[in-house]
Amino acid sequence: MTTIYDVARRARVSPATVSRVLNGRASVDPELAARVRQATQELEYRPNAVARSLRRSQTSLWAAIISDIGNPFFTSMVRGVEDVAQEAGFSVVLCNGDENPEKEASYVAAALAERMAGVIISPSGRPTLIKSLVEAGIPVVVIDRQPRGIAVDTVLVDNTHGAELATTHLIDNGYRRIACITGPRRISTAVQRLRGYQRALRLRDRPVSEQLIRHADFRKDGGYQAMSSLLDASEPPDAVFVANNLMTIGAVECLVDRNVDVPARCGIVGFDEIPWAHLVRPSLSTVAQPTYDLGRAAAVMLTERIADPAKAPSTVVLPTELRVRDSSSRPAGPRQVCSGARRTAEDATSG
Amino acid sequence: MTTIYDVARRARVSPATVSRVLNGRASVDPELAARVRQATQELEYRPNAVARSLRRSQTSLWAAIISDIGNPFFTSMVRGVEDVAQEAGFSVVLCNGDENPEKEASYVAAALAERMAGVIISPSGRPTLIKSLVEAGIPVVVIDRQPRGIAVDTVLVDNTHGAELATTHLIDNGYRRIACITGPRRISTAVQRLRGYQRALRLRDRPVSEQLIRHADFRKDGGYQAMSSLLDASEPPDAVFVANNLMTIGAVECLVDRNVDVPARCGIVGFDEIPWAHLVRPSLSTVAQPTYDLGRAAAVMLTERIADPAKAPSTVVLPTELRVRDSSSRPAGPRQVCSGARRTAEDATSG
DNA sequence: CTCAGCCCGGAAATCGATTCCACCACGTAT
DNA sequence: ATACGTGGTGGAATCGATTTCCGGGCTGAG
Repeated sequence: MTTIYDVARRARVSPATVSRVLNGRASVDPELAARVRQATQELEYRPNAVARSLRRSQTSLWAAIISDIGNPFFTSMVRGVEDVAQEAGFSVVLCNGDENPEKEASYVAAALAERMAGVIISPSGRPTLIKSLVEAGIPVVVIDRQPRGIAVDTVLVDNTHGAELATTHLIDNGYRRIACITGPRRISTAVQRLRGYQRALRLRDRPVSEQLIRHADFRKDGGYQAMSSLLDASEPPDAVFVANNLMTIGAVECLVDRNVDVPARCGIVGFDEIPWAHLVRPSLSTVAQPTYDLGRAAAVMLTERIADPAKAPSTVVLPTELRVRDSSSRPAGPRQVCSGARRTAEDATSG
Repeated sequence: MTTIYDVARRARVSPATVSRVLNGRASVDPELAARVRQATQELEYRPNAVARSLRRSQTSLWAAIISDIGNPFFTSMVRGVEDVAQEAGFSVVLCNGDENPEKEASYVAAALAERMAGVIISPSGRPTLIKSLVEAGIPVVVIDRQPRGIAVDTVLVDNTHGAELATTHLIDNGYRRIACITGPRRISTAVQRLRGYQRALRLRDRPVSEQLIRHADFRKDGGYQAMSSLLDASEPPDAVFVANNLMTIGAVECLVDRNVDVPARCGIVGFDEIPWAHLVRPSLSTVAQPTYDLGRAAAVMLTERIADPAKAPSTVVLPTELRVRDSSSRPAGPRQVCSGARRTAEDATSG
């Protein structure tokens, strides 16, 4: 592997000058610069980024540690992060925490050891991890999930409101026993979406029953089992609000397997958009999040934090939007479907 | 940030001894080792991976440069890569080439500059990039797509055979004008899947017409437009084989939008499995690939290549499997569907 | 009792790029 | 004409961990 010394020798200058030419940090005699550039080309010299990082004690890499790479919600978010990073001259490396605190910890350790320039993380484990990043002085932005007890830049969506919208929509469409399948108690989105569901019921004077609430794991199979257990209960629900996309898929699968007619015998609304939700029959009503913008916002915050490590941490909350489709409206009921669907279409074109 | 010298001072030993204890490379007096370990804990010392990489001139990072992070096919593959990497003590950083040769080039440059321990890549651009990795001595495994003119470890699936199966299945179900929507000409999978389609037609003495072939971009919108253009032709097809998952979604969307009844008026089979393909109505017949195993196989090859950089490059080809569902069988036609499905099940267990 | 051999720990070189510092040449001001 | 910037260049220190090399101490055999 050719080094800066090889280039220097060939261009008959010192390594210092080569470095200056390549980084454009100081002015160099045009003739020398030309010699350096030619030598660089001839030798196909590529600066060793490891050595550079060591000397500068900073890299140009960001780590995006996301909770589940199989979840389209996160992949769409990453796109937003990447686009901003590229403009700012950073490369993004993706790490798949996989909803597994151990894996997540190992990636945080890697980010720490590699002295990454910044980290965007949607934590699935303990907040200790994030604290260790902050204490090491690595700029961090938390995305999607709120960490407890740490002041750190955060980008969230309005989970409570979105869940409330979805639940209210089910109530208004005549469903009476509305269940909720939410995620693990340790994850803020699971808690907030459950809270929104409960709030909606209370505001319309409906009873809130623990029997209609299930905590699953934000995965497909978890959603399937939770739905199954709801249907097996002595008084099964006639509608369900599911707190993320993969569990919604699982719940629908369960309903299909058991020949429960959707939306006639059981309505369903899911949180998170689902790719090709409109192709599934019945098409699925969802609470959509601005995933791409979520990623962009986090990346912008990260660049700001890198520019000014001392600034006070801030939190951005982005809005959610109910997309009404077929899975949440009883065919017999009043045709609020149409007006809802039309509203959604408008939103889609305007947003 | 605490360094190895801080630890050494606190443990009253030399930095060399600290290194020896932490890496377990040489025997150290148990008492000194204990002091070192305690000092490490007390100072929360984390070795600087950058400095280590520089000295050892090797990292413990793999780059997985995949062509589209939004495609579930690739994300599932990455899981396989990660699991093997973790066992072998490597961390995987994901890079999203995004079917964009420029982005891809920038990630390859980063992998080179960072002296990554290995690269797994599904190339969307020119083979020059891969060549530059090989020439720099970085272990590389190419996955999913065959590079031209370079001897390099490769993991593929049997694209031609899968496409042939799918097309034959459509023929046997009584479809007569079968179209094909494939990908860009520069990508091997697009070419091979087209070839399989053509081969199936020839083997059953069907005419192969250029008018029924479309080259799109492996994305959803491309599939939509290609389908649209096929339907607008003077003699539209009565079935279509689509060469990847996202384009299949697009094609189905188009058929739905135009009220073309699937599978009665137009049958469809897609290449690549689609998550929740069974929930879409009609459920989609697909050619499934062992995506997870594809990733595993590539990762195993990479570890072997790292262990023995001199060994001759090899190519592994994994089998595909036709999954017959509702989108490819005319309700009126003879029920060859079942036999097809049964045959598939056998393939699955034997393969 | 002596000497070879082994083991362990420390000093110092090393990886490759950056950057501080010293130096030189040239131009301008006094 | 001399002194004093100024801008460009090279030598050498630096980043932090690893690893080679060497010396000192200990053990066992002759």
